[in-house]
Amino acid sequence: MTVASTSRPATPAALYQQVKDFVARKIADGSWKPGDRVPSEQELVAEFGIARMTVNRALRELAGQGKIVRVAGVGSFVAEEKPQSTLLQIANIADEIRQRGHNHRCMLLSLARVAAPLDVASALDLRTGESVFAVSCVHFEDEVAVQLEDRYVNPRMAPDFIRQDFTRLLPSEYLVKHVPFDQIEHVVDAILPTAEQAELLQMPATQPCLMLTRRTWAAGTPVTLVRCLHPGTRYRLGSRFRPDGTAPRG
Amino acid sequence: MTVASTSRPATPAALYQQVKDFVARKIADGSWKPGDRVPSEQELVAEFGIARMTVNRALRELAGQGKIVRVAGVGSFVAEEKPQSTLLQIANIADEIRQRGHNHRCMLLSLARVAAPLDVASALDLRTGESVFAVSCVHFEDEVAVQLEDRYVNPRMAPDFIRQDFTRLLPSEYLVKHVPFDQIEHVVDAILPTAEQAELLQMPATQPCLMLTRRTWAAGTPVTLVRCLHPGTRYRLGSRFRPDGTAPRG
DNA sequence: CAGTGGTCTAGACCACGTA
DNA sequence: ACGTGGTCTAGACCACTGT
Repeated sequence: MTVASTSRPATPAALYQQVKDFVARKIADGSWKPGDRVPSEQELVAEFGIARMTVNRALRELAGQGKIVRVAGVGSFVAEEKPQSTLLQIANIADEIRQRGHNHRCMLLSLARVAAPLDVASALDLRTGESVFAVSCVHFEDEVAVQLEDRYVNPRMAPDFIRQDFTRLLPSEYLVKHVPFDQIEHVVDAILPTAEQAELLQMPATQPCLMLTRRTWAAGTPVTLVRCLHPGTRYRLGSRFRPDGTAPRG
Repeated sequence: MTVASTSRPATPAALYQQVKDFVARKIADGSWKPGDRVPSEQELVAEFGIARMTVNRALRELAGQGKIVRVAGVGSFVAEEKPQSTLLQIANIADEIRQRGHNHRCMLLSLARVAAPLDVASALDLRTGESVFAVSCVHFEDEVAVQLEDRYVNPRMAPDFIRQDFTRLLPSEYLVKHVPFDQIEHVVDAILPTAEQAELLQMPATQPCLMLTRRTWAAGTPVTLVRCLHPGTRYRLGSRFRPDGTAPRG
């Protein structure tokens, strides 16, 4: 009854995948912090009782995702950079602002269960009028508005979403923690804000905005649709990477 | 004399890398077209005289980049999708337009060797005033302007750039073919166009534009800086991917 | 059935940095 | 000298697909 028919496959995960998950989880839950040493290949070989080539593949792929950094002759270490660096590095605007040494504040505008409008239903693979969670908030960087966030959440994927206290935890933080996505889509537009949007962002309605529309999936099912509106003069999106999947920072 | 001190390393490329390059080049230069069968692992083992694990790694990484699609029990095939799909899928606006079934035309505005302005010199890691190639053009989709391209090219990386006939080959096409990059950076802004830009794009100067700034590197040296200005109402940027480096299309 | 890719093993040699 | 990661080998077993 819960999620789709994505039941556990009969075959257990590949060994290299188990090692990947093991290390990735240690990093995700904070057991191993940036800069910490990751067990060497030999140590993981002993721990899992498998061949070094298998461990090597796991760590090599983690390095490709930028989760760890490997130095020949020295060891492997949890990456300092933000793990999302592969693409538009906007997973968490709060962290991003704090990393710049600035103060972040989120003003909650609304949180409700609403009937999905056509575009939202379509984006989340629901029927029109089916109920979805909707949350709106404004993000401030040192008390300057930098993002107006309009988010819709698929209740089937995050039934407890609406019961959260979003004055303590951001919507995105809750979702990343409880419904980790495995696929993401970004669309970027340049638009003029509506009068209402301009007022919320404390900007003139004649100045352009960057609108980032993001959708995420977990196990093939849409989780959330979020539209982030940024004043063009106060925000830009960026990414740097290598086409071959190697870590960007070099 | 030629390029920087990036001389060829004493050690030849890894074997799996040679296989990757071999296959990637066949695809890039059109020898193998989308849907074509790629040699099986066994065939490549025989061809290169190396172990299957080595070939396997090469093909597995190519699949991760989305260049090929592998089907267990059947074989490997050149991917149908655009290979750049990992990120902002704008490597070649001409192809993109043609894929939509529309007509593409490029109007060359200027092509010259100029002294690098401060921002360009900084972006390309050159000294201010050092000479760079500069090219400007407008791209049309069914005779509607969709992109104003302002490009600067590092002469050290592409000394013959300025001698090309850009009425037959696009600047980006020449660079992709002759100076394949291995690192790329994108920055996206929302701005209002200048009067001149608005006129070139046949749009009102009060409407917002999406500006995509792209830098590419080859072997750690900057190759090109290009600023692409798009009318906000006629263009958007998008990307879809999986954080684990797997192919996006699923 | 034979061919394919997916995975795994138990060794091996190398270049590198630290001690 | 030692431990690290980077690469490579020559086998192996499996699940799957096509004939």
